[in-house]
Amino acid sequence: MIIQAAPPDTRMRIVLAAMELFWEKGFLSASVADLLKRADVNAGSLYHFFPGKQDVLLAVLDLYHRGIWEMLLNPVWQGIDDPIERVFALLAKYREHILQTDCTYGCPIGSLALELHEPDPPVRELLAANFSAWTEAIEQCLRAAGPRLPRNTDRAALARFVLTTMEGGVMLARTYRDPKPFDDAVAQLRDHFRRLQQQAQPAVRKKRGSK
Amino acid sequence: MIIQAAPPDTRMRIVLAAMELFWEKGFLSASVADLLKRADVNAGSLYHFFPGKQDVLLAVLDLYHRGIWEMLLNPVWQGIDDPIERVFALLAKYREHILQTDCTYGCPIGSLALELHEPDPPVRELLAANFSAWTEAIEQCLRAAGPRLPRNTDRAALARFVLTTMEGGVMLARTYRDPKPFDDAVAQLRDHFRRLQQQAQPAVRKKRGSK
DNA sequence: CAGTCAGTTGACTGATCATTCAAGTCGCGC
DNA sequence: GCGCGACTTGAATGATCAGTCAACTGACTG
Repeated sequence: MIIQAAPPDTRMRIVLAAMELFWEKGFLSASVADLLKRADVNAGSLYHFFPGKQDVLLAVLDLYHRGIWEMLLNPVWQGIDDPIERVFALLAKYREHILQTDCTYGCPIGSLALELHEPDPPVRELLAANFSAWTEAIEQCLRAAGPRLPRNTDRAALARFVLTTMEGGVMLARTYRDPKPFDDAVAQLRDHFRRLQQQAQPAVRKKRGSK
Repeated sequence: MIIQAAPPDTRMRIVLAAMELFWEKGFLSASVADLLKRADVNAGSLYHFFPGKQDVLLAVLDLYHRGIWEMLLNPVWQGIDDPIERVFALLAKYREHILQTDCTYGCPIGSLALELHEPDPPVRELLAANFSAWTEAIEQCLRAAGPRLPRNTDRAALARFVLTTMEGGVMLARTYRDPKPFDDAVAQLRDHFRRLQQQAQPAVRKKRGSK
């Protein structure tokens, strides 16, 4: 029977510190020494759990991947049922991040994807898996939207387009130190969705008179 | 009178080598030693022209900025007059790059924008200036499209959305090692443009019966 | 020819990098 | 209370990093 009130859980402390650090400074700029200090751990401990720095990155990406619902999607979608509004609620969450970081926010996955020019295959695969988990959640929304979108809409492609818009928007917002490019991108996407919905239900009065 | 047949132009050789190297490996991963070797130059020479590595980056970004018409836009738009087709011709050019690099292509500006987490102000400003030059060229196309787009279209915002789509698409194509996400994003953008054009000219027969 | 100076040479520096390792601590089964 | 293995400690290692510098070259000027 395992009682062990609060195990130090050094490994997790390392991974969480690395999560912060890689997000703040990027993988290349974050040194192992930084990481050791932030996690309050000695070099030997780190190398007891991980063969090397890159394996810490793998653990970080794995944690993002595993936690996408619990840490990101569920909180954002709490209380929002409309599947299309869920899409834009997620984008609004990123807008929040942008504002909270004075427009220095970068999507941790996207930044790593562009920072690492020749990522080892396992790293690249985990980056891709993270993108896939994100777009699959969006795709699920788009399927739930059912006939509100044109019947022949490629919902996987549209979901990926949402990610594309988010990543591109985040990149520009950060570069310009201004949320406007992000807002504009989301507004364009909104417009696109409106037109899709109009095509799906031409000349039909709104179901609900709400608003 | 300056005759000087072919000055070695060490400075330019350094900048061009850095352009290649930063694009291939990123700014952080490209070492000064790499750069010296590729440019076939000694350390002293490099530091004679540039105070430091970052100043080489500034020169590279400046060269991209100055050369955007001559090196990118003019070649791509040669023989294409339709302003909206010019937008998609530029995107097609990026698709070519993606294919030619086995889906490892990254926009040099976008990659740097996400790689450098705390860029010195002059670097960030040059990155932004590069984006602005790109979007202003697109905006010019959109203005040239005149009444083919709805009158109240925010052409600057739409131009930025084109950049957003390109950058996001390139990021996903590279991460998935597959051009499809890029193609899908461009297809979505096409669709969006089609709808804008339909709104601008509702129920008007095509001017030309071509095709 | 003497003087000047932009440009070159390449060995060198000190900082920082990721990683290693021998020696230790601790809890637990026996 | 002994032994064992999981985990910790932190100094040490060698590689690599960006950047420095004193000596040198050669074209030009006066």
